[in-house]
Amino acid sequence: MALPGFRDFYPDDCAFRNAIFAKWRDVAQRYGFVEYDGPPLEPLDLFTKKSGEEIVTQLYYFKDKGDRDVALRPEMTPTLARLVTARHKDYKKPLKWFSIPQVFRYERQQKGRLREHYQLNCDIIGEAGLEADIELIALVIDVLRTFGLTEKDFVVRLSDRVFWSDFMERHGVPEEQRYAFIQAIDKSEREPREKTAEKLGPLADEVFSILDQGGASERLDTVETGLRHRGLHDYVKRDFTVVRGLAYYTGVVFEVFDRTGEFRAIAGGGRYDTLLKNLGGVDLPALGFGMGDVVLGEILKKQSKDHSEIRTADFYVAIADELYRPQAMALVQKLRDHDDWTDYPIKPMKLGKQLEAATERQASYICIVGPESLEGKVQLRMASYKGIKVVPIDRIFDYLPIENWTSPEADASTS
RNA sequence: GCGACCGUAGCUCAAUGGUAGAGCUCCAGAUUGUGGUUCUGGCUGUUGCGGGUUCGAGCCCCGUCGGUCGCCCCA
Repeated sequence: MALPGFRDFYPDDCAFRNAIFAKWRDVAQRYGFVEYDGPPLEPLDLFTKKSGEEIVTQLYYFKDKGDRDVALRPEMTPTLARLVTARHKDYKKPLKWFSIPQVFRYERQQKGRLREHYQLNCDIIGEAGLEADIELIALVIDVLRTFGLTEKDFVVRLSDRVFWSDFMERHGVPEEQRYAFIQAIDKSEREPREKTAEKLGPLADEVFSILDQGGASERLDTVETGLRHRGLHDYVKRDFTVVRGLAYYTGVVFEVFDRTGEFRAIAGGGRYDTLLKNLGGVDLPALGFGMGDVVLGEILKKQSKDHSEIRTADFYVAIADELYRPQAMALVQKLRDHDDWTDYPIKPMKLGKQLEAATERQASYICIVGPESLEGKVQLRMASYKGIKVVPIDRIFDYLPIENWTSPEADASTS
């Protein structure tokens, strides 16, 4: 039994997961992002520095044998910040980097939320212009499109942190109340209006008007125009309730949701221009998003969009009689050297069982090694009964693919 | 950390408080000409765990540990 909130991956699960990873990599690379990675275990203070001491309650942390306080990474950004800070001079700007870390959090699990998951992280570092925001949002859209999801399935809700900080500035909201103000907006969707109104005070009416009817943001105008040029405009919707709980976002922010509202957020991200510097690192503008495998997987499963491909066997080498096992094993080795996936009975089995095993592995071809192997020949047949032929083992590949056989049935009697 | 519901074979599920079962899977054998059938047989349970009530608990009560879904939190 796996620990609470942790998953075992049986072959089918692993194939499903790997299919997600493959598509993540494929799209990120298509956008010119390069992959990096870091350690799953980090010094505890790498995370408390960014998020404060209270985060410790949600971390897997412990003392290692050297009495160091360490934690399983709950997110990738601090690690990314360290890597970039140390060697950013080695790379031309902007950096477009992605990673697929397994990240951990210590909390009660619930739907779409376990204690570990894999998270695609894509970040652009060293570019302050909005073209970077457009590029990043286009990427998150294309990742989901690659899984066969459309604008009918999901929506990217766009917002602008600067819009709200300008708003608070203009209305004289004191510095110490601003975080609570943002939090109230963040929760406004899930709470009754009266409760939110109470938190917002005299500004409530104006805020609700903005939430309902939208507001002016040149940034979002530019981003939306840029997405329109790419033909991706139908995937986004301006929504000022999206502010992202975190304090460090500084510009355009976004969250991706499925249209049914049945699931948690699929992805989220935004611009965090001051974060690297605040972590004690290099002063570079940056933005990024994260997308986990759990919610995405739930949605794909619900839509029966299983992209996993379990590779099936190329050859199954059956042994008609144990007498011929040496010849069979020579053939197995030859096929494997030829880069074909080849399986065979690892212990003596009746021929019927062997053919059954070949069927189960969905082998494309079956070789039956029998008496003719003493003359260097083997029965070669297609798994689907379409043909059978006795061929010289040293020229076996000349007879493939089997579809080239002119009259396979006619050859069936050849021996 | 809080609340609600749920824990029976590997899986899906039965079993008035009265001897724990079925189907599927898996394994073995038979048969099918060298395949997808069909038979036959077999395996696995301290009914999550620990207490309590009772002549007797899978069933009722308490606790605990898991699971699911919410709350809190959200990287």
